[in-house]
Amino acid sequence: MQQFLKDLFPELAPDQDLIEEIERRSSVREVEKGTIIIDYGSYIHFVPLVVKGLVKVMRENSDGKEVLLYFLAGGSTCAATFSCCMVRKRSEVKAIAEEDTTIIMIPLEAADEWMGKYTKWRNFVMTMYDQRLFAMIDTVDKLAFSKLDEKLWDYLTERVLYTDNNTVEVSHQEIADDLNASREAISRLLKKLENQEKIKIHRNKIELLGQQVP
Amino acid sequence: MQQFLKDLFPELAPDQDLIEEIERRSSVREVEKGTIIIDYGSYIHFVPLVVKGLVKVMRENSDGKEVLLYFLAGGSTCAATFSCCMVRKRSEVKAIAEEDTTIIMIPLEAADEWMGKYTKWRNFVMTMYDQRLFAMIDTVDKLAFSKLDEKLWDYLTERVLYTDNNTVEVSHQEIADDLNASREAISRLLKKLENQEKIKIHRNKIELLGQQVP
DNA sequence: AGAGCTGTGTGATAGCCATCACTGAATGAG
DNA sequence: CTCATTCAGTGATGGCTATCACACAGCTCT
Repeated sequence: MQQFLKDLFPELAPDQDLIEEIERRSSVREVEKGTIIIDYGSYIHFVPLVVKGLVKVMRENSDGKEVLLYFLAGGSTCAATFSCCMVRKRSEVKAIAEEDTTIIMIPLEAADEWMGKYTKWRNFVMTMYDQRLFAMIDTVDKLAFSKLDEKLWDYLTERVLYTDNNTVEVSHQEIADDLNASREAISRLLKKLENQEKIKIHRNKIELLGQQVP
Repeated sequence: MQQFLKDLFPELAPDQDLIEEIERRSSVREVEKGTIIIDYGSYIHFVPLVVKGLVKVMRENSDGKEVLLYFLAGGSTCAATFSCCMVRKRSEVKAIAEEDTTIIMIPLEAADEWMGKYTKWRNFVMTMYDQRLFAMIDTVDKLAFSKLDEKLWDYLTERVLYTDNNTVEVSHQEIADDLNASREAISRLLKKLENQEKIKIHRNKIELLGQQVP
Protein backbone atom coordinates (compact mmCIF):
# COMPACT_ATOMS: atom_id res chain seq x y z
CA MET A 1 0.00 0.00 0.00
CA GLN A 2 2.85 2.41 0.67
CA GLN A 3 3.85 2.05 -2.93
CA PHE A 4 0.33 2.85 -4.11
CA LEU A 5 0.34 5.96 -2.05
CA LYS A 6 3.72 7.14 -3.18
CA ASP A 7 2.94 6.54 -6.84
CA LEU A 8 -0.49 8.06 -6.90
CA PHE A 9 -0.19 10.81 -4.36
CA PRO A 10 3.31 12.14 -4.84
CA GLU A 11 2.41 15.25 -2.87
CA LEU A 12 2.18 13.12 0.23
CA ALA A 13 5.16 10.87 -0.41
CA PRO A 14 7.91 13.07 1.05
CA ASP A 15 6.41 12.83 4.51
CA GLN A 16 7.19 9.31 5.65
CA ASP A 17 5.42 9.77 8.98
CA LEU A 18 2.23 10.69 7.17
CA ILE A 19 2.51 7.79 4.75
CA GLU A 20 2.94 5.41 7.62
CA GLU A 21 0.06 6.86 9.51
CA ILE A 22 -2.19 6.56 6.48
CA GLU A 23 -1.18 2.96 6.14
CA ARG A 24 -1.77 2.26 9.81
CA ARG A 25 -5.12 3.93 10.16
CA SER A 26 -6.91 3.46 6.87
CA SER A 27 -8.30 0.49 5.02
CA VAL A 28 -8.56 -0.51 1.39
CA ARG A 29 -11.85 -1.26 -0.24
CA GLU A 30 -12.41 -2.85 -3.62
CA VAL A 31 -15.75 -2.22 -5.24
CA GLU A 32 -17.08 -3.52 -8.49
CA LYS A 33 -18.55 -1.57 -11.36
CA GLY A 34 -21.94 -0.14 -10.57
CA THR A 35 -21.47 -0.02 -6.80
CA ILE A 36 -22.85 3.05 -5.13
CA ILE A 37 -19.98 4.17 -2.95
CA ILE A 38 -21.73 7.14 -1.44
CA ASP A 39 -25.42 7.93 -1.67
CA TYR A 40 -27.47 11.05 -1.11
CA GLY A 41 -28.28 11.75 2.47
CA SER A 42 -25.89 9.29 4.02
CA TYR A 43 -23.39 10.26 6.68
CA ILE A 44 -19.83 9.70 5.66
CA HIS A 45 -17.30 8.42 8.15
CA PHE A 46 -14.32 8.18 5.89
CA VAL A 47 -12.50 10.19 3.27
CA PRO A 48 -12.10 8.18 0.08
CA LEU A 49 -8.92 8.29 -1.95
CA VAL A 50 -9.34 6.69 -5.35
CA VAL A 51 -6.44 4.42 -6.21
CA LYS A 52 -7.61 2.61 -9.29
CA GLY A 53 -10.71 2.64 -11.46
CA LEU A 54 -13.19 5.41 -12.14
CA VAL A 55 -15.83 7.02 -10.00
CA LYS A 56 -18.67 9.21 -11.23
CA VAL A 57 -19.86 11.88 -8.85
CA MET A 58 -23.30 13.34 -9.32
CA ARG A 59 -25.95 15.31 -7.59
CA GLU A 60 -29.70 15.12 -7.54
CA ASN A 61 -31.57 18.38 -7.78
CA SER A 62 -34.88 19.25 -6.21
CA ASP A 63 -36.83 17.82 -9.15
CA GLY A 64 -35.09 14.49 -8.80
CA LYS A 65 -32.96 14.96 -11.89
CA GLU A 66 -29.31 14.05 -11.67
CA VAL A 67 -26.42 16.23 -12.77
CA LEU A 68 -23.01 14.86 -13.53
CA LEU A 69 -20.46 16.75 -11.46
CA TYR A 70 -17.17 15.11 -12.33
CA PHE A 71 -15.23 11.91 -12.65
CA LEU A 72 -12.56 10.81 -10.21
CA ALA A 73 -9.75 8.60 -11.42
CA GLY A 74 -6.77 7.16 -9.58
CA GLY A 75 -4.89 9.77 -7.60
CA SER A 76 -7.79 11.96 -6.63
CA THR A 77 -10.34 12.38 -3.95
CA CYS A 78 -13.80 13.80 -3.78
CA ALA A 79 -13.80 17.25 -2.29
CA ALA A 80 -17.57 17.32 -1.95
CA THR A 81 -17.35 14.24 0.22
CA PHE A 82 -14.44 15.59 2.08
CA SER A 83 -16.41 18.61 3.06
CA CYS A 84 -19.35 16.48 4.14
CA CYS A 85 -17.01 14.67 6.48
CA MET A 86 -15.48 17.78 7.87
CA VAL A 87 -18.71 19.60 8.47
CA ARG A 88 -20.43 16.40 9.63
CA LYS A 89 -23.39 16.77 7.38
CA ARG A 90 -25.23 14.38 5.13
CA SER A 91 -23.86 13.77 1.69
CA GLU A 92 -25.31 15.92 -1.05
CA VAL A 93 -23.73 13.84 -3.74
CA LYS A 94 -23.75 10.32 -5.01
CA ALA A 95 -20.57 8.52 -6.01
CA ILE A 96 -20.86 5.45 -8.18
CA ALA A 97 -18.12 3.17 -9.49
CA GLU A 98 -18.04 3.34 -13.27
CA GLU A 99 -15.52 0.52 -13.31
CA ASP A 100 -14.09 -1.87 -10.78
CA THR A 101 -12.45 0.49 -8.38
CA THR A 102 -10.04 0.49 -5.47
CA ILE A 103 -10.31 3.06 -2.71
CA ILE A 104 -8.30 3.89 0.37
CA MET A 105 -10.68 4.80 3.14
CA ILE A 106 -9.38 7.21 5.71
CA PRO A 107 -11.34 7.53 8.94
CA LEU A 108 -12.80 10.95 9.44
CA GLU A 109 -11.09 11.56 12.76
CA ALA A 110 -7.71 10.81 11.25
CA ALA A 111 -8.28 13.10 8.28
CA ASP A 112 -9.32 15.82 10.66
CA GLU A 113 -6.43 15.35 13.04
CA TRP A 114 -3.88 15.35 10.23
CA MET A 115 -5.05 18.75 9.06
CA GLY A 116 -3.35 20.27 12.04
CA LYS A 117 -0.48 17.87 12.17
CA TYR A 118 0.83 17.41 8.64
CA THR A 119 1.48 20.31 6.33
CA LYS A 120 1.62 17.93 3.40
CA TRP A 121 -1.81 16.57 4.19
CA ARG A 122 -3.23 20.04 4.57
CA ASN A 123 -1.85 21.13 1.27
CA PHE A 124 -3.10 17.99 -0.37
CA VAL A 125 -6.60 18.61 0.88
CA MET A 126 -6.49 22.22 -0.21
CA THR A 127 -5.23 21.25 -3.61
CA MET A 128 -7.99 18.71 -4.03
CA TYR A 129 -10.59 21.28 -3.13
CA ASP A 130 -9.01 23.63 -5.54
CA GLN A 131 -9.05 21.08 -8.34
CA ARG A 132 -12.69 20.28 -7.79
CA LEU A 133 -13.64 23.91 -7.60
CA PHE A 134 -11.98 24.53 -10.93
CA ALA A 135 -13.42 21.38 -12.42
CA MET A 136 -16.80 22.79 -11.47
CA ILE A 137 -15.94 26.10 -13.01
CA ASP A 138 -15.08 24.30 -16.24
CA THR A 139 -18.37 22.50 -16.12
CA VAL A 140 -20.16 25.79 -15.71
CA ASP A 141 -18.22 27.14 -18.61
CA LYS A 142 -19.25 24.33 -20.89
CA LEU A 143 -22.85 24.44 -19.81
CA ALA A 144 -23.02 28.15 -20.29
CA PHE A 145 -21.44 28.38 -23.70
CA SER A 146 -21.06 25.11 -25.47
CA LYS A 147 -23.68 23.66 -27.70
CA LEU A 148 -24.46 20.02 -27.43
CA ASP A 149 -22.05 18.90 -30.14
CA GLU A 150 -19.14 20.50 -28.35
CA LYS A 151 -20.19 19.13 -24.98
CA LEU A 152 -20.43 15.68 -26.49
CA TRP A 153 -16.97 15.86 -27.96
CA ASP A 154 -15.54 17.12 -24.67
CA TYR A 155 -17.30 14.35 -22.84
CA LEU A 156 -15.87 11.69 -25.12
CA THR A 157 -12.33 13.02 -25.08
CA GLU A 158 -12.40 13.33 -21.32
CA ARG A 159 -13.74 9.87 -20.78
CA VAL A 160 -11.27 8.29 -23.15
CA LEU A 161 -8.48 9.58 -20.94
CA TYR A 162 -9.60 7.15 -18.30
CA THR A 163 -9.46 4.14 -20.61
CA ASP A 164 -6.50 2.45 -22.20
CA ASN A 165 -7.78 1.55 -25.64
CA ASN A 166 -9.36 4.67 -27.14
CA THR A 167 -12.86 3.42 -26.63
CA VAL A 168 -15.53 4.46 -24.20
CA GLU A 169 -18.09 1.85 -23.22
CA VAL A 170 -21.37 3.67 -22.92
CA SER A 171 -24.76 3.63 -24.55
CA HIS A 172 -26.17 6.69 -26.24
CA GLN A 173 -28.74 6.86 -23.47
CA GLU A 174 -26.07 7.06 -20.76
CA ILE A 175 -24.31 9.87 -22.56
CA ALA A 176 -27.60 11.66 -22.94
CA ASP A 177 -28.24 11.36 -19.22
CA ASP A 178 -24.80 12.64 -18.31
CA LEU A 179 -25.16 15.58 -20.64
CA ASN A 180 -28.81 16.25 -19.82
CA ALA A 181 -29.80 15.81 -23.41
CA SER A 182 -32.09 13.52 -25.34
CA ARG A 183 -30.90 10.20 -26.67
CA GLU A 184 -31.99 11.07 -30.20
CA ALA A 185 -29.94 14.24 -30.23
CA ILE A 186 -26.89 12.32 -29.02
CA SER A 187 -27.40 9.62 -31.63
CA ARG A 188 -27.61 12.18 -34.39
CA LEU A 189 -24.53 14.05 -33.25
CA LEU A 190 -22.57 10.83 -32.86
CA LYS A 191 -23.46 9.98 -36.42
CA LYS A 192 -22.17 13.37 -37.45
CA LEU A 193 -18.91 12.75 -35.62
CA GLU A 194 -18.67 9.37 -37.34
CA ASN A 195 -19.14 11.02 -40.72
CA GLN A 196 -16.33 13.39 -39.83
CA GLU A 197 -14.31 10.24 -39.09
CA LYS A 198 -13.61 11.38 -35.57
CA ILE A 199 -15.22 8.32 -34.03
CA LYS A 200 -16.46 4.86 -34.89
CA ILE A 201 -19.77 3.81 -33.39
CA HIS A 202 -20.25 0.30 -32.05
CA ARG A 203 -23.08 -1.09 -29.97
CA ASN A 204 -22.57 0.15 -26.41
CA LYS A 205 -19.16 1.47 -27.33
CA ILE A 206 -17.62 4.50 -28.99
CA GLU A 207 -14.17 4.32 -30.49
CA LEU A 208 -12.21 7.54 -30.79
CA LEU A 209 -10.15 7.73 -33.99
CA GLY A 210 -7.03 9.62 -34.88
CA GLN A 211 -5.29 9.56 -31.55
CA GLN A 212 -3.97 6.04 -31.59
CA VAL A 213 -2.60 4.49 -28.45
CA PRO A 214 1.07 3.58 -29.01
CA MET B 1 -12.48 46.01 13.61
CA GLN B 2 -12.80 43.33 16.25
CA GLN B 3 -16.50 44.01 16.32
CA PHE B 4 -16.75 43.63 12.56
CA LEU B 5 -15.05 40.34 12.78
CA LYS B 6 -17.14 39.00 15.58
CA ASP B 7 -20.38 40.07 13.97
CA LEU B 8 -19.66 38.85 10.51
CA PHE B 9 -17.57 35.83 11.13
CA PRO B 10 -19.06 34.26 14.23
CA GLU B 11 -17.20 31.03 13.53
CA LEU B 12 -13.98 32.83 14.33
CA ALA B 13 -15.18 34.87 17.27
CA PRO B 14 -14.70 32.32 20.05
CA ASP B 15 -10.97 32.28 19.51
CA GLN B 16 -9.78 35.58 20.95
CA ASP B 17 -6.15 34.91 20.03
CA LEU B 18 -7.13 34.46 16.42
CA ILE B 19 -9.27 37.58 16.39
CA GLU B 20 -6.43 39.58 17.80
CA GLU B 21 -3.98 38.17 15.35
CA ILE B 22 -6.27 38.98 12.45
CA GLU B 23 -6.55 42.51 13.73
CA ARG B 24 -2.82 42.84 14.18
CA ARG B 25 -1.73 41.42 10.87
CA SER B 26 -4.38 42.39 8.35
CA SER B 27 -5.51 45.66 6.87
CA VAL B 28 -8.82 47.09 5.81
CA ARG B 29 -9.48 48.28 2.30
CA GLU B 30 -12.43 50.27 1.09
CA VAL B 31 -13.16 50.12 -2.61
CA GLU B 32 -15.82 51.87 -4.56
CA LYS B 33 -18.35 50.36 -6.91
CA GLY B 34 -16.82 49.13 -10.12
CA THR B 35 -13.32 48.59 -8.74
CA ILE B 36 -11.62 45.46 -9.97
CA ILE B 37 -10.37 43.88 -6.78
CA ILE B 38 -8.72 40.92 -8.42
CA ASP B 39 -8.03 40.47 -12.09
CA TYR B 40 -7.23 37.50 -14.26
CA GLY B 41 -3.61 36.45 -14.22
CA SER B 42 -2.56 38.52 -11.26
CA TYR B 43 -0.75 37.08 -8.28
CA ILE B 44 -2.64 37.45 -5.06
CA HIS B 45 -0.79 38.22 -1.86
CA PHE B 46 -3.73 38.46 0.45
CA VAL B 47 -6.90 36.62 1.32
CA PRO B 48 -9.90 38.93 1.12
CA LEU B 49 -12.72 38.78 3.64
CA VAL B 50 -15.72 40.78 2.55
CA VAL B 51 -17.10 42.87 5.37
CA LYS B 52 -19.61 45.10 3.64
CA GLY B 53 -20.87 45.56 0.12
CA LEU B 54 -21.11 43.11 -2.74
CA VAL B 55 -18.49 41.50 -4.91
CA LYS B 56 -19.12 39.70 -8.19
CA VAL B 57 -16.75 36.89 -9.03
CA MET B 58 -16.42 35.79 -12.62
CA ARG B 59 -14.21 33.86 -14.93
CA GLU B 60 -13.16 34.36 -18.51
CA ASN B 61 -13.18 31.31 -20.71
CA SER B 62 -10.87 30.58 -23.61
CA ASP B 63 -13.07 32.49 -26.06
CA GLY B 64 -12.91 35.60 -23.94
CA LYS B 65 -16.48 35.29 -22.72
CA GLU B 66 -17.15 35.85 -19.05
CA VAL B 67 -19.15 33.56 -16.80
CA LEU B 68 -20.65 34.72 -13.56
CA LEU B 69 -19.52 32.39 -10.79
CA TYR B 70 -21.08 33.84 -7.69
CA PHE B 71 -21.62 36.89 -5.54
CA LEU B 72 -19.89 37.51 -2.23
CA ALA B 73 -21.60 39.58 0.41
CA GLY B 74 -20.49 40.56 3.90
CA GLY B 75 -19.31 37.60 5.93
CA SER B 76 -17.81 35.55 3.14
CA THR B 77 -14.60 35.08 1.33
CA CYS B 78 -13.63 33.95 -2.11
CA ALA B 79 -12.50 30.35 -2.11
CA ALA B 80 -11.19 30.56 -5.64
CA THR B 81 -8.90 33.36 -4.55
CA PHE B 82 -8.01 31.56 -1.43
CA SER B 83 -6.78 28.63 -3.40
CA CYS B 84 -4.81 30.86 -5.72
CA CYS B 85 -3.02 32.20 -2.68
CA MET B 86 -2.34 28.86 -1.19
CA VAL B 87 -1.07 27.25 -4.33
CA ARG B 88 0.78 30.41 -5.35
CA LYS B 89 -0.65 30.55 -8.80
CA ARG B 90 -2.10 33.33 -10.88
CA SER B 91 -5.72 34.19 -10.39
CA GLU B 92 -8.15 32.51 -12.73
CA VAL B 93 -10.99 34.71 -11.66
CA LYS B 94 -11.91 38.36 -11.61
CA ALA B 95 -13.54 39.97 -8.61
CA ILE B 96 -15.28 43.27 -9.10
CA ALA B 97 -17.08 45.44 -6.57
CA GLU B 98 -20.76 45.69 -7.47
CA GLU B 99 -21.21 48.28 -4.75
CA ASP B 100 -18.96 50.25 -2.45
CA THR B 101 -17.28 47.50 -0.53
CA THR B 102 -15.11 46.99 2.53
CA ILE B 103 -12.61 44.15 2.68
CA ILE B 104 -10.26 42.84 5.32
CA MET B 105 -7.05 41.80 3.64
CA ILE B 106 -5.12 39.05 5.29
CA PRO B 107 -1.54 38.52 4.18
CA LEU B 108 -0.98 35.20 2.54
CA GLU B 109 1.71 34.08 4.96
CA ALA B 110 -0.58 34.70 7.90
CA ALA B 111 -3.47 32.82 6.35
CA ASP B 112 -1.14 29.94 5.66
CA GLU B 113 0.41 29.90 9.10
CA TRP B 114 -2.97 30.02 10.83
CA MET B 115 -4.07 26.87 9.02
CA GLY B 116 -1.76 24.90 11.24
CA LYS B 117 -2.21 27.03 14.30
CA TYR B 118 -5.90 27.76 14.72
CA THR B 119 -8.55 25.08 14.43
CA LYS B 120 -11.20 27.76 14.05
CA TRP B 121 -9.41 29.29 11.13
CA ARG B 122 -8.94 25.95 9.46
CA ASN B 123 -12.61 25.12 9.84
CA PHE B 124 -13.55 28.52 8.57
CA VAL B 125 -11.49 28.06 5.47
CA MET B 126 -12.87 24.59 4.89
CA THR B 127 -16.39 25.83 5.35
CA MET B 128 -15.85 28.62 2.86
CA TYR B 129 -14.51 26.19 0.31
CA ASP B 130 -17.46 24.00 0.95
CA GLN B 131 -19.91 26.83 0.49
CA ARG B 132 -18.34 27.86 -2.77
CA LEU B 133 -18.24 24.33 -4.05
CA PHE B 134 -21.93 23.93 -3.38
CA ALA B 135 -22.70 27.35 -4.79
CA MET B 136 -21.03 26.14 -7.95
CA ILE B 137 -23.02 22.94 -7.89
CA ASP B 138 -26.19 25.01 -7.69
CA THR B 139 -25.04 27.06 -10.60
CA VAL B 140 -24.45 23.90 -12.59
CA ASP B 141 -27.87 22.73 -11.64
CA LYS B 142 -29.53 25.84 -12.87
CA LEU B 143 -27.54 25.93 -16.05
CA ALA B 144 -28.29 22.31 -16.76
CA PHE B 145 -32.00 22.32 -16.15
CA SER B 146 -33.53 25.72 -15.88
CA LYS B 147 -34.85 27.59 -18.78
CA LEU B 148 -34.06 31.23 -19.08
CA ASP B 149 -37.22 32.41 -17.32
CA GLU B 150 -36.37 30.40 -14.22
CA LYS B 151 -32.75 31.49 -14.24
CA LEU B 152 -33.85 35.08 -14.49
CA TRP B 153 -36.18 34.76 -11.53
CA ASP B 154 -33.51 33.04 -9.46
CA TYR B 155 -31.05 35.74 -10.38
CA LEU B 156 -33.40 38.50 -9.29
CA THR B 157 -34.40 36.86 -6.03
CA GLU B 158 -30.80 36.15 -5.17
CA ARG B 159 -29.64 39.66 -5.93
CA VAL B 160 -32.44 41.26 -3.99
CA LEU B 161 -31.15 39.49 -0.88
CA TYR B 162 -28.13 41.73 -1.03
CA THR B 163 -30.14 44.94 -1.14
CA ASP B 164 -32.30 46.55 1.48
CA ASN B 165 -35.21 47.89 -0.52
CA ASN B 166 -36.48 45.11 -2.74
CA THR B 167 -34.96 46.58 -5.85
CA VAL B 168 -32.01 45.53 -7.91
CA GLU B 169 -30.17 48.21 -9.83
CA VAL B 170 -29.18 46.68 -13.12
CA SER B 171 -29.87 47.20 -16.78
CA HIS B 172 -31.34 44.46 -18.89
CA GLN B 173 -28.03 44.22 -20.68
CA GLU B 174 -26.15 43.48 -17.47
CA ILE B 175 -28.56 40.75 -16.55
CA ALA B 176 -28.22 39.30 -20.01
CA ASP B 177 -24.44 39.27 -19.64
CA ASP B 178 -24.58 37.61 -16.25
CA LEU B 179 -26.95 34.96 -17.51
CA ASN B 180 -25.28 34.54 -20.89
CA ALA B 181 -28.41 35.44 -22.70
CA SER B 182 -29.47 38.12 -25.15
CA ARG B 183 -30.81 41.41 -23.97
CA GLU B 184 -33.97 41.03 -26.02
CA ALA B 185 -34.80 37.72 -24.41
CA ILE B 186 -34.29 39.22 -20.95
CA SER B 187 -36.45 42.22 -21.80
CA ARG B 188 -39.27 39.99 -23.00
CA LEU B 189 -39.11 37.76 -19.94
CA LEU B 190 -39.00 40.72 -17.60
CA LYS B 191 -42.12 42.03 -19.26
CA LYS B 192 -43.72 38.67 -18.67
CA LEU B 193 -42.78 38.82 -14.98
CA GLU B 194 -44.20 42.31 -14.83
CA ASN B 195 -47.48 41.08 -16.31
CA GLN B 196 -47.55 38.40 -13.65
CA GLU B 197 -47.10 41.25 -11.17
CA LYS B 198 -44.00 39.71 -9.73
CA ILE B 199 -41.84 42.71 -10.54
CA LYS B 200 -42.07 46.32 -11.58
CA ILE B 201 -39.66 47.50 -14.25
CA HIS B 202 -37.95 50.88 -14.00
CA ARG B 203 -35.12 52.24 -16.00
CA ASN B 204 -31.93 50.61 -14.74
CA LYS B 205 -33.81 49.12 -11.87
CA ILE B 206 -36.07 46.15 -11.13
CA GLU B 207 -38.41 46.21 -8.19
CA LEU B 208 -39.48 42.88 -6.74
CA LEU B 209 -43.09 42.85 -5.58
CA GLY B 210 -44.94 40.80 -3.02
CA GLN B 211 -42.17 40.37 -0.50
CA GLN B 212 -42.26 43.76 1.11
CA VAL B 213 -39.49 44.83 3.39
CA PRO B 214 -40.90 45.39 6.90
C1' DA C 1 -35.40 -20.54 -34.96
C1' DG C 2 -38.39 -17.42 -32.57
C1' DA C 3 -39.53 -14.16 -28.78
C1' DG C 4 -38.27 -10.40 -26.14
C1' DC C 5 -35.20 -7.13 -24.67
C1' DT C 6 -32.22 -3.24 -25.18
C1' DG C 7 -30.01 -0.17 -28.06
C1' DT C 8 -30.16 2.77 -32.48
C1' DG C 9 -31.83 5.35 -36.64
C1' DT C 10 -35.13 8.68 -38.66
C1' DG C 11 -38.78 11.91 -39.64
C1' DA C 12 -42.12 15.38 -38.09
C1' DT C 13 -43.44 18.89 -35.02
C1' DA C 14 -42.98 22.55 -31.85
C1' DG C 15 -40.76 25.52 -28.38
C1' DC C 16 -37.11 28.40 -26.93
C1' DC C 17 -33.88 31.62 -27.79
C1' DA C 18 -30.08 34.19 -30.60
C1' DT C 19 -29.72 37.43 -33.95
C1' DC C 20 -30.88 41.21 -36.93
C1' DA C 21 -33.13 45.34 -37.78
C1' DC C 22 -35.57 48.80 -36.24
C1' DT C 23 -38.40 52.16 -33.26
C1' DG C 24 -39.09 54.63 -29.35
C1' DA C 25 -38.17 56.45 -24.44
C1' DA C 26 -35.38 58.38 -20.83
C1' DT C 27 -31.45 60.91 -19.39
C1' DG C 28 -27.66 63.98 -19.31
C1' DA C 29 -24.60 67.55 -21.34
C1' DG C 30 -24.11 71.75 -23.58
C1' DC D 1 -34.33 73.18 -24.93
C1' DT D 2 -31.86 70.07 -28.09
C1' DC D 3 -28.91 66.66 -29.31
C1' DA D 4 -26.57 62.57 -28.38
C1' DT D 5 -26.35 58.55 -25.91
C1' DT D 6 -27.87 54.85 -23.40
C1' DC D 7 -31.65 51.83 -22.39
C1' DA D 8 -35.77 49.30 -23.66
C1' DG D 9 -39.64 47.21 -26.76
C1' DT D 10 -41.02 44.59 -30.93
C1' DG D 11 -41.35 41.73 -35.03
C1' DA D 12 -39.20 38.47 -38.25
C1' DT D 13 -36.24 34.72 -39.09
C1' DG D 14 -33.63 30.66 -38.31
C1' DG D 15 -31.00 27.18 -35.65
C1' DC D 16 -30.89 23.86 -32.19
C1' DT D 17 -32.88 20.42 -29.58
C1' DA D 18 -36.81 18.10 -26.91
C1' DT D 19 -40.43 15.19 -27.77
C1' DC D 20 -43.31 11.87 -30.00
C1' DA D 21 -43.84 7.99 -32.94
C1' DC D 22 -42.12 4.38 -35.10
C1' DA D 23 -38.87 1.01 -37.65
C1' DC D 24 -35.19 -1.83 -37.19
C1' DA D 25 -30.95 -4.27 -35.47
C1' DG D 26 -28.31 -7.17 -32.31
C1' DC D 27 -28.08 -10.00 -28.34
C1' DT D 28 -29.89 -13.56 -25.03
C1' DC D 29 -32.65 -17.13 -23.55
C1' DT D 30 -35.43 -20.96 -24.57
